[in-house]
Amino acid sequence: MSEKTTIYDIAKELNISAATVSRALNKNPKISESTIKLVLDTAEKMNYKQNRLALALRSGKSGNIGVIVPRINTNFFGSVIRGIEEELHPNKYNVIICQTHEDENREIENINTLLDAQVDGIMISITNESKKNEKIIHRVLEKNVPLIFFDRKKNIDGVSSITIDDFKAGYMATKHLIEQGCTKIAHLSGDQSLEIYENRFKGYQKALLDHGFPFIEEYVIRSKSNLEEGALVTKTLLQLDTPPDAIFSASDFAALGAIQELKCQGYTLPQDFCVVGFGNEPFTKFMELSITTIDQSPQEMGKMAAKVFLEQMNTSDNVKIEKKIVLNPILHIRKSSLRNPE
Amino acid sequence: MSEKTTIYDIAKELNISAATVSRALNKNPKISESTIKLVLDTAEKMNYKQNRLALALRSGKSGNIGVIVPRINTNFFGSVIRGIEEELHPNKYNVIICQTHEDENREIENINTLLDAQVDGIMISITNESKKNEKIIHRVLEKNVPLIFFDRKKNIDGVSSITIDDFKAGYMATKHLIEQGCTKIAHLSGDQSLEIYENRFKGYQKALLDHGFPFIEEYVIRSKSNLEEGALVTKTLLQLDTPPDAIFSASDFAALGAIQELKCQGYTLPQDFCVVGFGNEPFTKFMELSITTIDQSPQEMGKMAAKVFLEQMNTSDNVKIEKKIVLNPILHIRKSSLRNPE
DNA sequence: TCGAGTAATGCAATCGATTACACAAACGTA
DNA sequence: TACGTTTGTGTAATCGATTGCATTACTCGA
Repeated sequence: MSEKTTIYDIAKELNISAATVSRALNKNPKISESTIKLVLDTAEKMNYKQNRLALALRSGKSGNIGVIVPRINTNFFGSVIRGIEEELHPNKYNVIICQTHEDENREIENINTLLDAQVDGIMISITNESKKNEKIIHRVLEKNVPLIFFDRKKNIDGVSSITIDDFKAGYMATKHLIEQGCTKIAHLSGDQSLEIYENRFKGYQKALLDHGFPFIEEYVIRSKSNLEEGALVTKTLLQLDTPPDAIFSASDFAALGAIQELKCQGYTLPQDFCVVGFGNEPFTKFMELSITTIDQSPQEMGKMAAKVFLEQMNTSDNVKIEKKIVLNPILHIRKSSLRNPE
Repeated sequence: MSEKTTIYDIAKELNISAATVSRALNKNPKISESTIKLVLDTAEKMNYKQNRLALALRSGKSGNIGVIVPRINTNFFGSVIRGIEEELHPNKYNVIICQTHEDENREIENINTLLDAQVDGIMISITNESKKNEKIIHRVLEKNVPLIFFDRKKNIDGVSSITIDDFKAGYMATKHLIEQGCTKIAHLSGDQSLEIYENRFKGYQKALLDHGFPFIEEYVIRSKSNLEEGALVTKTLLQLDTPPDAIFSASDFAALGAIQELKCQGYTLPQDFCVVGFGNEPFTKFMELSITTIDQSPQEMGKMAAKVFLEQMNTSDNVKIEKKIVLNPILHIRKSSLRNPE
């Protein structure tokens, strides 16, 4: 009943060799039409399913790819994974997901687990750019396992990455605030060691410069990207001698914290103060005071990552494809920063 | 360089047989202490890693388990998966995730994919209880692949499930609204074919009955669990001759839609109207008008599911474990329904 | 000194599919 | 008729680890 049909069973049934069955199933042109048809029909009848483990052992390819993210239960990463899956499932790859919880050690563990599991590729959004994970990442490359960074990447030669143009995003957000008449724009940034935050910051800086605004050191604060820290940091900003009149936050969560703190202190948004977030998390749209934010097209990002992977897989092993894909950020202007709706 | 060390390499190096190496690596008591030590040291030195694909083929166990959910990018399912992972990774299982997008055909495809991939178990939150997936589910059982339902289950003998007490949850939510002084409580329900929605509805009904309120047919509306539908359905409710003064929604998303519609129509919450949602999605807490909701302990749910699976795996094949675990719902009372904060 | 017993290890089959190579039959051609 | 070609299949090795069944080399007791 629960016995699985193998090609040997089919071979025995038809009194031919297993090799012929295998070739017939793969529609090898060396096999006669009639035999192919016979085998396919019999396979169907006997409810044959290819044993992918056997195939995996022989080919050295497991048919699985690993995806490593800081956490899975946020809209951004959930959507990226969704994009990856949608592209990969039709191509018969399964997706194994690992979470680092922003812990470097866990990241290393995860990579090891995936290598052990013989994945055919790894897509990762790294926790940070410390040296710690350098060694293991090079192990991946040495093993010739395709590696693809998305969103949070490391700059390594020969490795593909899919990111958004964080510099441009920072620029857009800041420019938008300037256009709304804000003159003292603060910036909530994240982990300094991550390129994405650096680029958002640089875009912010450049926009100020281009529009003739001074860059004020104390208007830039680095913190964790969550609600509590966002609120805390905002409190600090408001205590400055010359408090800002706008915030560009590199995270929606921190932006939300900022807004809550601002309201708490009696500010009216967007009249007194404008806020722009980052990430287009669902809640930014749901809020009564909807939050202006940058969309990172996460699902698209996942799809692109998968496509790059597939391209690599369809290329001979000694050719390494290096693609650095940069997606365009999209600014969604909402109530938290829109002073002049026409 | 990228060549992998096998037990044969170790055997050759030490001039012993591969069988001995294998046994030594598994610390077989028949192998002398000295040989074991020698093999382990050499394995370490040669950077040996067990090829799990070979093991998989021989044992018929892939070391992967499949998780099927409607979608991954919501807090609830994301958290369940997180729970599953945390429990399973230390036990050397990898998690393969599939999404159905509420599509029965895709659900069937996903199960097939997972069976093809030779997963050691399947955890699933089904899309609905139609007959359509009956056949494939029985195929899973025939193949002796452990199957575990979570949240959205089917009642099948011999199959374990982890759910929350939806009846109790419905009862709690409704009772809470009654205690806040609401007298005309409507209920937004979901897909009738899903037990979870039926139970929430029954809990609602029982609470009304127990507190001497009439059950009014037209106060119960079934719709999809999203913002747009929630708003739409609320509009309908408000057009009734005797509109309700409270809504218990079986979904946070629909509850949010309802609240937006209510505000649109000039209602003040919670004074004029109370709303309770379901699921404790993060935004319910973030909102300025935070939403009262039911927490389903998703992470815990995932952990329990994984534990049941592990228990099954540690039991002989001909013993089937059937566990029906029911978690307690937790009511989080927030602004959208709290009229009398003491 | 012989035989039983035991400890340590080797041999070879197995899991299921693929594939290089071998080979037979059929056909065509000189 | 004999030989080269083509077509279609079969044989056996391979992927790497595990394990039932030998087999070897001891030890020990009678």
